[in-house]
Amino acid sequence: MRLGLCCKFVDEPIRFRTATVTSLARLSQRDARQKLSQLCLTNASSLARALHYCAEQGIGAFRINSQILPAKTHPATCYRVKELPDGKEIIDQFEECGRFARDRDIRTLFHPDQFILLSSADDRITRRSIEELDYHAEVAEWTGADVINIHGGGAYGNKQEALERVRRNLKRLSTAVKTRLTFENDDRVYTPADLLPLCRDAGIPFVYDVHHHRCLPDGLSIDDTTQQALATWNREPVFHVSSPKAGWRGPNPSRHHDYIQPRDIPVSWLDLDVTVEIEAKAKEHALRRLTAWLARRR
DNA sequence: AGCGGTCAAGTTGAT
DNA sequence: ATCAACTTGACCGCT
Repeated sequence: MRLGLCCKFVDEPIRFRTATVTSLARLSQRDARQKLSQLCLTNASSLARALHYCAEQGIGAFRINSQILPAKTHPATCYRVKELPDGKEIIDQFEECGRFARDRDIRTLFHPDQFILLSSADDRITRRSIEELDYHAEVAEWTGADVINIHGGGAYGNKQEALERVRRNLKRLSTAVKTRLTFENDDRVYTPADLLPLCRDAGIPFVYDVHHHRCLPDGLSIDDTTQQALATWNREPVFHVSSPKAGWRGPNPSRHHDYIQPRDIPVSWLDLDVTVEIEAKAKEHALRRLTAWLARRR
């Protein structure tokens, strides 16, 4: 298993910055561009430091925050990186991150937020989502990220019709997006059983989140789902794991714990060549604790 | 420096 | 009807 750290650090002094659209809109166009340029440059350099940290700590994957280029596609602020004051330097730094990640075999991934939907019947939402996916793909090309992972979205009262819209919308995606797109089961609407057929038919890899599956079961066993998920991948598969904040019998088990309880990792995963993204609030500490547990187990 | 209100976006389900 | 949750709480204006 290759363990992956998600987006941020708790104690390690590596921070990603952003700005609100309203605060940017108050500035002159010029000042806004200047501020965005600085934020993007800072974030590119933070990404480099994050990847160096992963290399030192033996962490094999890093999920890149979707706000790495703040307010990138918002109508009030949207910009092209090339046209920012430090555009060239920003792109250079991201490309350097890509070279470093490749050299040190650190996989980079994206998980765009909940507003990115291919299942909506509202074409404005779909168009916005595609724009946002294109933005992720642009940064993915610089950094070498090979996964842009999203959920199925809403059911809108009819899951099968919603999935049919997803299927149709896939045809509208650019190659840069399509070659990286993956679908993940969520904890409210779309189970592995819902998504696996679509993934198989459309040639889209399935990211198996076992925590979500435990929160929203579908009759498939974990081992069966694991096998079916593996079969959808044409490269190293990606899985997600987390532990419930207050235990499986506590309130709202979908909330994430600070750490991963080793027993929440399916035994069948332990010897697989897969990337397991660790969704735990204690971030780098959770990775360290889990890595130590895995080493002891050998 | 520290505080509380706010932040672009969609959908769901708990309250 | 409101609100928290979601991959991630951070930003911003005020004191």
